[in-house]
Amino acid sequence: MLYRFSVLHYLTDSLYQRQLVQKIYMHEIHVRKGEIIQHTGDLNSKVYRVEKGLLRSYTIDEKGREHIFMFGPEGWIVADNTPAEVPVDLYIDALEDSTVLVLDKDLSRENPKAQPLLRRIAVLQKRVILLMSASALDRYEHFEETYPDIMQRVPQKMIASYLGITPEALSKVKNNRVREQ
Amino acid sequence: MLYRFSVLHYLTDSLYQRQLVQKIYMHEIHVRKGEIIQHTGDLNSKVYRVEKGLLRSYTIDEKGREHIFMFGPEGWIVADNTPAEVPVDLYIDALEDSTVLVLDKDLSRENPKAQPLLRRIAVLQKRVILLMSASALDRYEHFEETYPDIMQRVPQKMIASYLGITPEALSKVKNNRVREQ
DNA sequence: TTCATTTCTTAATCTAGATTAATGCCCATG
DNA sequence: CATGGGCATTAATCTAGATTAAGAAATGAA
Repeated sequence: MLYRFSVLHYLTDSLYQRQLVQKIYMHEIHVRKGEIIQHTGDLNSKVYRVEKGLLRSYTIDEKGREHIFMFGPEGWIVADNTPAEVPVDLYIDALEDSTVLVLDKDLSRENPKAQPLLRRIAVLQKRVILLMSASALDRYEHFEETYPDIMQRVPQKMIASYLGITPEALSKVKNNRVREQ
Repeated sequence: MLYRFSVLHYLTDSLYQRQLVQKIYMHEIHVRKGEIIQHTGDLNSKVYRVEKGLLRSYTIDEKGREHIFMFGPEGWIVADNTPAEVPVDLYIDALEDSTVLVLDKDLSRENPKAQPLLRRIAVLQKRVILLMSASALDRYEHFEETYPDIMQRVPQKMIASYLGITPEALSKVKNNRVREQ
């Protein structure tokens, strides 16, 4: 009963209607405090539903500093919100001995209507991580790569505002980059 | 045909299946560059799909500084990702003359399976805004209010890591608060 | 074309928070 | 019950980016 409830939570309408419930790969695991269940760079990552205990997802930046993306207490979903085929950005470990339901990430991707929402979550995850761990220049360069079209269409001070810095700081940072090349 | 396509994008399966398409409130508007179509504090906010042009959503903090939450070029959805009954945090205006499809926010809430995703997006929106505009102390106090349970269960250095500051900075900031009370 | 407004840049100064380092505390484990 | 490793705190110093203030360049409207 527990399993059925939890799985349904992730099912797409169409899957459910086709009665494919029983084919879904899913299992429960027990994780000891401190155990890492997902490493940065892992492929084929899963979605974790915390039944009991406390998980955390986090990145480690190039200077070795940890940045926690989220805490996952009972009832929460913890996952790296990036497409299933892409290596994950996040570590996931247990802050307390935990019981966790492991679900296939592709499952949550089956519903085409969920796609735009999942994409938006992925973008926001990246943005939070960059705001916590990257310098103004790093964030600027990430923006350049990700939204070249927007760069052409808005004044620089708005890019600065999006990046969370002042126009003056952006101007300075871009110039230093040029000089040091 | 355009309308039909766009609306379907937002429909839940059940609504679609019940052939309720025609009942949905939705219309297209033209927005001149600089026009504001949503103000902070508005209730009953809408979801905007950009057909042509460029929208932007942003906050203004208590010091009067603008912080852009997102740019919305053609094909993008722009909205304040908070529950429909709550006053919005974001202004939305046009950076270029634009054509925009206005949809009722409740529509995107009809599908119960989308709820956890929408909640997560709301949380991430708040976090991005706080990282861009609030001090370490503000972010700490917001965390205290929002996750009192987590506060009890993890060491302070992890709260610091979630807030994007060092444990030393958090310790200092908390002490200053106490002294100034 | 002209004038006004907005945007970008540079420079000087300031500050929130980072870094580094030392100290004491709290426990968990032997 | 001691002891050693994580944790919190304090303090001194450093720095990325904020603030303030001009100018210069670009844009736009009349």
